Amino acid sequence: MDDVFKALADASRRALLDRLHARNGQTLTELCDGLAMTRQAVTKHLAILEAANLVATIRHGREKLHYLNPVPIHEIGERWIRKFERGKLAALSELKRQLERRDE
Amino acid sequence: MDDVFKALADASRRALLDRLHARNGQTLTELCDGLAMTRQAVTKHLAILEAANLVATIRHGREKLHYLNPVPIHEIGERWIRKFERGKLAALSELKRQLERRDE
DNA sequence: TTGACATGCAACCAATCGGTTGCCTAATGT
DNA sequence: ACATTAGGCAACCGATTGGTTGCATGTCAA
Repeated sequence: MDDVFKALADASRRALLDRLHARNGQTLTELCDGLAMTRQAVTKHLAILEAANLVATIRHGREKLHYLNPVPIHEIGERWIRKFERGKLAALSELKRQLERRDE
Repeated sequence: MDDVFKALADASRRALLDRLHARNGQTLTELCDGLAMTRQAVTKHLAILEAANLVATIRHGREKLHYLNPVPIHEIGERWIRKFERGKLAALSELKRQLERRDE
């Protein structure tokens, strides 16, 4: 879980996920295309995404195809985000109340 | 948005949010209690959470009360997580199909 | 008023991060 | 066959991160 949060913390990595979301199964060089980074930098980012299980790869000859795995993202939504959405209204009204009593 | 992802990337900070989720409006020293960190470390984490707008604080005499703001978490759920959940089934079936053709 | 308590500020530190360069290996296509 | 293309590995670098220690400030209560 921590791996996933850490992997998502970087904007370049989120951009890579976006690219795969737009078109799945891209090679490394395809993913590099148009990015202001060297191929090796992208390789490192993809390795982190792979370690977090957000991306799965398949070697096909000399090419490495990258596929998005949406499961960990979904799990964060289910197991983490939702928890805070449950108490959301209560927390907000309490916060608002305290802010209004600021000058007591 | 990036601030929020970065803030959530650290387990200690997520633990602090958990604490506030369990009991809202705690002081700094209350939040420090039982943690294997100095008060100053916690202060820094809270500053990052505050900068990401995940926590709002109110000074009350010499105490500083911390309140959870669930809105940014909710926004990440809405604007980011959901995007990947939409294409989820398609992505998964495509991934599965490619994995099964691995040895062609 | 004075001591204890809650917090703030700043300097410092080692480890990690995001990125680079240089070189190497393995497929491919002509 | 051989030049080209796709990718891998490793060393290095500066910036950021997560944490510490030491000291200063403000507020409360006896």
